[in-house]
Amino acid sequence: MTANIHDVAAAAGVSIATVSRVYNGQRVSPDRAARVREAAKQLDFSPNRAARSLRRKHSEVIALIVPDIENPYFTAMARGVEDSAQRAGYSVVLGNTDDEEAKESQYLRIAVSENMAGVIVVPNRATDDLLSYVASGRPAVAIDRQLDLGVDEVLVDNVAAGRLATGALLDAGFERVGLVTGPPGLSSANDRVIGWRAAHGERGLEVDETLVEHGDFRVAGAREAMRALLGTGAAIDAVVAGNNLTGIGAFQVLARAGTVPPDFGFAIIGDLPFTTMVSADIVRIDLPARQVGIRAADMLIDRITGHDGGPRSLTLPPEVLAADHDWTV
Amino acid sequence: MTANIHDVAAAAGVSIATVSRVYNGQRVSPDRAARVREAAKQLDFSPNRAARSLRRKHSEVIALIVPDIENPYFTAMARGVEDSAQRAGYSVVLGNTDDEEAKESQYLRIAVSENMAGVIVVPNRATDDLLSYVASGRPAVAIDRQLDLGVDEVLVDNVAAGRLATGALLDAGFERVGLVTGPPGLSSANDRVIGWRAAHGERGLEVDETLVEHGDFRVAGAREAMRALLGTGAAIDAVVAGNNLTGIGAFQVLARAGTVPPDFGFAIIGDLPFTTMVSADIVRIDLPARQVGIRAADMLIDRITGHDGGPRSLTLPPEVLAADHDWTV
DNA sequence: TTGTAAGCGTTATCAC
DNA sequence: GTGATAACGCTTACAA
Repeated sequence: MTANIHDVAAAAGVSIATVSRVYNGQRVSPDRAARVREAAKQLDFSPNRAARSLRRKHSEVIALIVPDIENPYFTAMARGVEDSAQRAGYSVVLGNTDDEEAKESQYLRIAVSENMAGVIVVPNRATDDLLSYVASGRPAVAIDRQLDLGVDEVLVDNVAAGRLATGALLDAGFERVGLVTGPPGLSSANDRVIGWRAAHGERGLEVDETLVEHGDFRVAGAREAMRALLGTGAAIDAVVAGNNLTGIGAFQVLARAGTVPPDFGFAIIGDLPFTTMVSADIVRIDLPARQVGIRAADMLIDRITGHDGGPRSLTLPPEVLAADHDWTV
Repeated sequence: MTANIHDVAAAAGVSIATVSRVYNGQRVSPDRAARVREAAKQLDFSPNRAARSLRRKHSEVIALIVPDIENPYFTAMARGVEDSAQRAGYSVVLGNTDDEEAKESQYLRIAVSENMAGVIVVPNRATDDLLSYVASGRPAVAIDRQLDLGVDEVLVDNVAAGRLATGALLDAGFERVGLVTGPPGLSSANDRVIGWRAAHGERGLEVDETLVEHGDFRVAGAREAMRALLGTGAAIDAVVAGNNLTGIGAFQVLARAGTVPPDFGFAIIGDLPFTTMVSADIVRIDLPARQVGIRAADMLIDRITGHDGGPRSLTLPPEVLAADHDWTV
């Protein structure tokens, strides 16, 4: 059905080795090369990747393993990865883990058995399967969460994000700034707490740890955490939402309670990409999600193509969005 | 490095054929099967998919080709596809086309040369590459847009969606209901116009075609279209946003102009998954995006596993969300 | 039920 | 430069 290398060789009157060489940028005499290309076009031939990958021991596809493909934050990363990868001739397979070990492991296994060139993963914790994948020496880049896996990593500066968000609220005159962050197991969640503390410290303020609530970085958990925070009698007059979905859940609760900006301080770490209006009274810390994806893919491809050396770590800075920032889209 | 079928066969004291049979559910005596499994576990063996796919002429991965992976509507579909696929033992590769022919073609080629089992595609138009992929007889399912490609398709009833959205506004007492839809080339965009007309017709109302504006189904285009619609002096008192992103762009413009619900009628076809508040005054027509993905994957797998017969077409109904619908998340 | 052996479509190692 | 030819790791007749 589909033409193979033999058909092309026959049509061009050369050996299959020559055809292969044409497709691998090796030296072939101009006229033979031309004949091969002509025949290939005629037959609509393109090299079978399964065979190539079997022989070469790796394919031109990379796996991107994320916790939630419906979260725009990760989608933006995916977009970045895809942009970089495509430019370099790689395609991207997306795997969704829901932060479940079993699913992550499955995708890792698939990556191996499909001879994928490498893996970019948002890790949850250092599982055996993750460790053994890394130990096998296959190219891997961890993103978004710090885990000391001994591989290249691309992170965002979450301490800075927490510090900036909290600082902006403090500087605006709010005095009891709460924080709804994510699961204690995630560096991203913890670092934002550290930043929250730092913002207080820098201003010579005492911190009240009861103002920190751990959600699950998702909407429902954020609602719960926000309600809890309002209910403790902690008497907060502002809150920092630890990530985008937390921002949504927290804001929903606040809106219900009627405690909204500008009277109540609200900051969000992350983007609300599909919101219709952004009040200037909301502090927004922009996270470079797409950049993370781009840089991670670049790093991975760098490894795939032979870069050696110890693990590299890259941390990208967040950015405070100007108050007069218009629309988020 | 990684164990292969020979290693396992040697360790278990059987032939490679026996090992293969164990992994393909063929009859093997219980004790030998047990020995194989034991050896496989010991050696951390899992069959090399590249080799398998080379031999079998198809792999266990399916491609999902969408215009915009950052649009939650398509992400929801992706999620549905993944759910179904994973259940059946397939993994999903995601390709992003930006509605560009070249990118779509590239992903189609990759699908072929990677021996992928099948393709689920949101087609833009009937390009040569798409047609020839289909003509090759490889399993394919088209979703979301009607195109008469002669393959299985899963659609949503966009006429109904347009009719319901427009009807709700009309029934609420609005008299000049505009529509911002998508590019004229897309069935989804056109069908919603047809529905808009039908809603008028059913109520014995004349339609004024100047109230229909074509955007690009994205935020920026929707803003422009909305501005145009407000500027024509068409004097609309309500508008239907043709898709989710259009809803955002249109609403942004309306909010700026101060023409908002409940005085101004607003309906949106699609979901606003990450909005913080949904006013009861906004009419929302829910599109079964995830279901589309699920059914498409089921259909595709059905084909992959041998189902024969003419192309099937499945159209899923939209749903009007109750006005007291709480939060969208 | 089991084993042997012939491919699947490439790339890589040889000689020439 | 070029062409045979041997892998790569698996599935599947065909025999036993």
